[in-house]
Amino acid sequence: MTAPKFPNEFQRKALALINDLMPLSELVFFLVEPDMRHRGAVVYKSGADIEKQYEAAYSQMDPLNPERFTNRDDRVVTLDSQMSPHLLKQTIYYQEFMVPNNHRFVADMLFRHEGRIIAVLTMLREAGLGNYSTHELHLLRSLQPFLEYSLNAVYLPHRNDERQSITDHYALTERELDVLELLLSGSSNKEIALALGLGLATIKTHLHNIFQKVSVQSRSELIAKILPLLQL
Amino acid sequence: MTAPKFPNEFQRKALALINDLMPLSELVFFLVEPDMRHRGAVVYKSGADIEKQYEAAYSQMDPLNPERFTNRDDRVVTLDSQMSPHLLKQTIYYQEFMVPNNHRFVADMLFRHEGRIIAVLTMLREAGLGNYSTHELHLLRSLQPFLEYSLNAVYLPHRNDERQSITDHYALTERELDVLELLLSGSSNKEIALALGLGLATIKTHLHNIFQKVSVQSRSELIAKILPLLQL
DNA sequence: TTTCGCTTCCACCTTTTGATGGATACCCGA
DNA sequence: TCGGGTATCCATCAAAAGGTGGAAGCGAAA
Repeated sequence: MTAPKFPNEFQRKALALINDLMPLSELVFFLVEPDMRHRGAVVYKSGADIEKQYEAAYSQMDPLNPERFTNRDDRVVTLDSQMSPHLLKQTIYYQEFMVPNNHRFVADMLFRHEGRIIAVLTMLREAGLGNYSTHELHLLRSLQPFLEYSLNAVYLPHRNDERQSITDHYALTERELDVLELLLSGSSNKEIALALGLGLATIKTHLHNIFQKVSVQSRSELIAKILPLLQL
Repeated sequence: MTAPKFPNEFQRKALALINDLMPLSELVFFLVEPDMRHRGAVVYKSGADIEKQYEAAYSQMDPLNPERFTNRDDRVVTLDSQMSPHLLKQTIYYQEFMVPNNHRFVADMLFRHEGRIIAVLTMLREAGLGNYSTHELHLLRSLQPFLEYSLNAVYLPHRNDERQSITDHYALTERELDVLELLLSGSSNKEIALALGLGLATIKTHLHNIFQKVSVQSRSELIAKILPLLQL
């Protein structure tokens, strides 16, 4: 297949690539809003709940919080490059967030658009995997420009335009948009649930609400009604 | 925003990435038309004349000619995997094309869309650089899925003006088109049956056949796949 | 503080869709 | 005339989708 079946297939493909090139215990790819909030996190190799936990309580303490790199041009940053292991282990962030989740080594690949950080790919390793080698970091820094180009040139423009035009028409919530996006790509409820890390019941609820707001009886009718709106 | 400034910026970015990851003497990225002709070659590190020379006289002799890989699923192929060095050196292709251009080792990364090869990234090495190591080949095979995805999802849609009508793509019968038309408008099976004055079972049969021809699993996927083709 | 909207999930149920393996009839070309 | 494709229909079954009426947590706003 090739038409982007999932709107965030870009993220998952990118994560699959990185994961294929070096041993990692977990990967996360999220977009960064202008107000520095995270959005559309795609988690690889584990559940999506860690991301919630992070955003809720620990993002501000994160030594790799994207905000800290706003006025710089790093492509890839590691936890160790920001803080000595000795100091790190004394932080609440390390003890309450990293340790319980079995994270020891962290590297972030940063993606920018006109200077602003628009997305971050976080790579996590448990202690047993050892720290990132210079060779691995070089590989990551080589990959970054191409990933950034693809992200900017292709993925983001489409996605933003589409979401905007739909919210203009119907008052859908963020989550409903997430569901709708996947639905419009032809995904089944099960696939949507899987992609968003939610239960099947939740998807049905969201869909039901979407049907109401858009005034349609079925997913087919919804697709037939919305898709043409996006091609204007 | 970051709309592709140059039509083939994608190719050049991809070539820059590969070139950054391993020593190469030359790289070429070209698109492959349905009739297997090359198009839009982007050459890295040397002049474009080699490409013309190749297409004019030597493409048919090329052991790595994409045509030879049509019904396979190789991501990356090397010259050595197709022909023993001993035999290779006796070929006209080697003596008249490769030697004069100082090529000794060749690897091709193949990109497909729905099975068909749509692009090829050719990597060339002079003798001094040595052959591709298994590690390098693994790296290339890891990169291929992401590049293929980006190529399909991002780059190719821009040049998809050549979209034919649905019937050209998927030999649908007249009756199947009747059904499809109603389906694309969001109708349920019952409504389609009513509209065409047929039984529900008939509609199901037609739909089943359509699914097969178009290679989809559900009506939603079908709509999501066909509708965009109609609005170009 | 309370209310409200959003999000998540559940159980139970009906309807729709899709898969499978048939059958019959028609037409057309080899 | 015989085979192949098309079109129509059937029964049966499993899976997916959709409807209904809940519940609970949470954060923001009133």
